[in-house]
Amino acid sequence: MDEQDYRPKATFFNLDPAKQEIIIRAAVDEFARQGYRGASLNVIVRKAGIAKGSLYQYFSNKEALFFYVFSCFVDLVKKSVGRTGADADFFEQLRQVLWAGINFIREYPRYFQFYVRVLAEDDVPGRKELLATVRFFSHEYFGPLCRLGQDQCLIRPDVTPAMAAFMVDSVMDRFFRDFASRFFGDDEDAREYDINRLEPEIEMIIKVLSQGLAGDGNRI
Amino acid sequence: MDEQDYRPKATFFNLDPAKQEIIIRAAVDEFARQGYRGASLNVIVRKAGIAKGSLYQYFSNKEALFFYVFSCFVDLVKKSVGRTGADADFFEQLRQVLWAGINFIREYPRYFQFYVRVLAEDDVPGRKELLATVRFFSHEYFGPLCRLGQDQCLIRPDVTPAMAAFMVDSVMDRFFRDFASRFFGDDEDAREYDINRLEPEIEMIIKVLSQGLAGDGNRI
DNA sequence: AACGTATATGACCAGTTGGTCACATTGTTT
DNA sequence: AAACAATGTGACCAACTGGTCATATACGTT
Repeated sequence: MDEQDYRPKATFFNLDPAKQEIIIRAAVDEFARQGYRGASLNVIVRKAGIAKGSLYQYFSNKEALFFYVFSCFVDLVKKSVGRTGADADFFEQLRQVLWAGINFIREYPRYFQFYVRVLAEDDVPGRKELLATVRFFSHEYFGPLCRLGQDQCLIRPDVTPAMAAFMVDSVMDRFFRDFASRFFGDDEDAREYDINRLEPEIEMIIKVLSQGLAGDGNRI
Repeated sequence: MDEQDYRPKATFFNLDPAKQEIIIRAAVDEFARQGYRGASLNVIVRKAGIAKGSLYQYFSNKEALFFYVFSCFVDLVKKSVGRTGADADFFEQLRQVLWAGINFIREYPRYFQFYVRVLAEDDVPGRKELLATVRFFSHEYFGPLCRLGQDQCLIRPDVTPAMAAFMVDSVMDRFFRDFASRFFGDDEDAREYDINRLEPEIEMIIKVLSQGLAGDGNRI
C-alpha cells in the first residue's frame, strides 16, 4: 500500500516522445541548476509548458520524476562509454574514456551538471543507490582496468589496483568538472578556452599518470 | 543606501563569546547539511536556542550570516595550514599539507562539509569571491610550490606548473572528500576505517605523484 | 524609583513549496 | 449522438520560507 512506485505512470509513456523529451529536458535543466531540493516543480511545468496537474499524471511525485531523470542520465552514459573499445591497452583505454567524457559533456552539458550537482547533495532521495550506480565507473570499470594495467606491467606491483583507480578517478573527475564549468558562467576568465588545447592536456595527464604508476623503465 | 553591510552587527560582538559560538555552530551545521538555499533560519535559531528576531539583531539577513560563517571557515583554514613549514622541499611540503588537511577535517568536520557543500552550489551569493578566496590554495599556494619543485629539479621541465598544480590539487581534493565522507553517513561500508592506514596511503600518493611529475632518475 | 537604552521575543507577513482535486476537454466505441 | 474512459487544467491546500515589528525585558545611570 504505502510502498510507492517510482516509475513514471503509463500515461507518460503514452505521450508523444517529443513531448516526453520536452518534459525531461525541463526537469534535468531545473535539477541541474537548483539541485534536488531547490528544484521547483512549478518552474519545471512552466518550462515544459504543461499544467501542474499534468505532471502528476505522469509522475506520482517529485522523487519519481527525479529518479526517471537520473535513469535517463545513466542510459546516456552507458551509451556514450559503451563505444570505447575494450581491447586496447590500459593507457589507450584511459585516453578513450577521457575523450568519451569530454564528448559527453559537450553533447549533454546539462546532464553532466545535473550529475555533479545532485551527487554533491547529501539529502537527495536514494543517494546511496545513485552513488552505487555511478561507481560502476570507479569500481566496476577502473578496478579491472587497473588490474589489466598491472597484468600488462604498465603499473608496478606495489601500487594496489585500488590506489591506481583512486588516482585515475580523481584526476579524471577534476578534469571533467573543470572542462564542464566552461559551459556555464562559473569561470568567466577562461570562457574562450580553445578546444584544441584539450589534446595536449589529455596527453600530458596520461603521461604523468603513466609515469607515476609505472615501474622503473616502463614509461610510455 | 542600498549597498548592504554584510558584516555582523555590533550587537553580535557584544554577545558572550560562548553564545556567539553556539550560534555560529548552529549555522555552520545547518549550512553544511542543507546548503545555502536549503538551510532554514528557523532551524538555525531553534538549534541555537534563540528567537528568530534575535538572529536579525546580529545579522542583517541570511547572506550576512552566511558570509560570516564562511569567514570563520577561512580563518580556521589559515590557522591550520599556517603551521606547515615553508622551508621543506616540494614533496615534504605536500606531505605536510595532506596531513594538515586530514587534521582539519578531524577537528572541524562540519566546517569541511560546509565548504564542500556550499562550493558545489552555483547559486550561492558571492560565489565568485568565495571561489577566489579558496583558490588561494590552488593558485597562490600550489602554483609557486610547483615552481619550487621545478627549481629543485623534482618536476621535469616539460610539465607546466599549472599541470603539476592540477594533478596535485585534484588528487588532494578527492583524498580529502573521501576521508571526510567517513565522518558522515555517506559511506557506510567503510565507516570503521582504520586511521593507521592513512599514512601508507599518503606516502603512496606522494610516491605516485612524485614519480609521475619527476624526470628520469629523480624518483624519491 | 525612575528613566533611557540595548537587547530579546514570537506573532505575523507575503511569497513559495510539493501536492490535490473537481472539473473541462479530448478521443474512441457504440 | 450518446456514452465512456483517458487526459489536461489551474485554483486551491497546508506547510514552509526569509524577513519585520511592536512590545517585553534587562540593565546601567541618575
